[in-house]
Amino acid sequence: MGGHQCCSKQQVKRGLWSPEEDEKLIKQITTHGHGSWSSVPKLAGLQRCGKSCRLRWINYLRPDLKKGSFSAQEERTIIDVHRILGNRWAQIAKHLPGRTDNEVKNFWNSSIKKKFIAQGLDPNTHNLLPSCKTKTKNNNNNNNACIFSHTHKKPVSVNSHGNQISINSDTSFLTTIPSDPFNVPQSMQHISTMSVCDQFQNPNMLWTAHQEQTSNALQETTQPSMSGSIPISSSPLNPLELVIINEGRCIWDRSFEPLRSTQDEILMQPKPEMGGGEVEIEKNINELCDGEKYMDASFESSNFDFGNFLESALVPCGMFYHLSPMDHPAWNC
DNA sequence: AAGGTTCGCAACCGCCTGGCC
DNA sequence: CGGCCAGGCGGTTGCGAACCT
Repeated sequence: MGGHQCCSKQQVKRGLWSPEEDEKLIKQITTHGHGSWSSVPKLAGLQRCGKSCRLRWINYLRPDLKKGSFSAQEERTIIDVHRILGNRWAQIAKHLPGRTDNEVKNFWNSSIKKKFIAQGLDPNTHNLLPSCKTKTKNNNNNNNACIFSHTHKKPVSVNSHGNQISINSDTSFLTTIPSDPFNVPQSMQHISTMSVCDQFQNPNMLWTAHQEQTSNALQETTQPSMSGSIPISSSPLNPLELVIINEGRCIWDRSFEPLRSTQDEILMQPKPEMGGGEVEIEKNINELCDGEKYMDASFESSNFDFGNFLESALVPCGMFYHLSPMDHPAWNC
């Protein structure tokens, strides 16, 4: 084993930390700070390597850590952000105050991942597993899935060729929408009391566009509020992979790349493999941002650093997004 | 009750990156 | 510019607890 420099120089203890060791480490860091981690063990009187001390402090002893199991909202946030960023646990953990990357990773591997698989979803891509796709292939060719998963209380408006849909919910949800959301599938038209807009407003509705679907079948797809199931799915065909996540942050996934950003809008372009076209994202800051300023994005269309963009540009409050998908065959309204 | 299995989580390992000399 | 080093990160392991037979 190669071993870290600070660990190879001396005989170090490994394995679980004793309460006495914890106490020494806490005392050292709370009184003197950690400074150089490699010097911490010596100063604290510990037979540990600096790296081990750092890990113990960050993952377990830090006073600002949140103890206890993950809440449903935290779980949703993890799923949302993971879908965008993949296994970048440290980045994901930044969206969960008091949680560590290790904790998020363990939770993902021990809990969420299994739920994905149980629901026939690939935990890496969040798409249906191939075996499940073939099941629905024959009865659903309008599988333009779109997740609007948001937990903040701000309204979101999706404008599609002049038709505006308001979405306002406080739970994350999965929506599998037909390619034309204003041309409701025949199987759904019996819901006379529910307008298209209402259906979009229902955060717990799982939309599917199976032509043969009966009323009862549709009912069954409606997720009970705050249920334990994971409301997730995705489709690479979706032209509007917009995800609103916790704390009013808004991110979109790697199926897009930015073209330009102005004071009032960000022009996003689905990548060629997504079918191209343009999606205009207009920002209306004054109306719904509670006075918070939007940190404008600064990027170039080439060599785009998505992670950096997330950190630098998408920190604002709950924003009002106005999406105008243009010339995209999958959103042909 | 005992042995085997599974599960969850703390900790380790190894690689990468960036700063410094 | 290259080597050294520390910090950071994601993948993996190992162990104790919980569960099952």
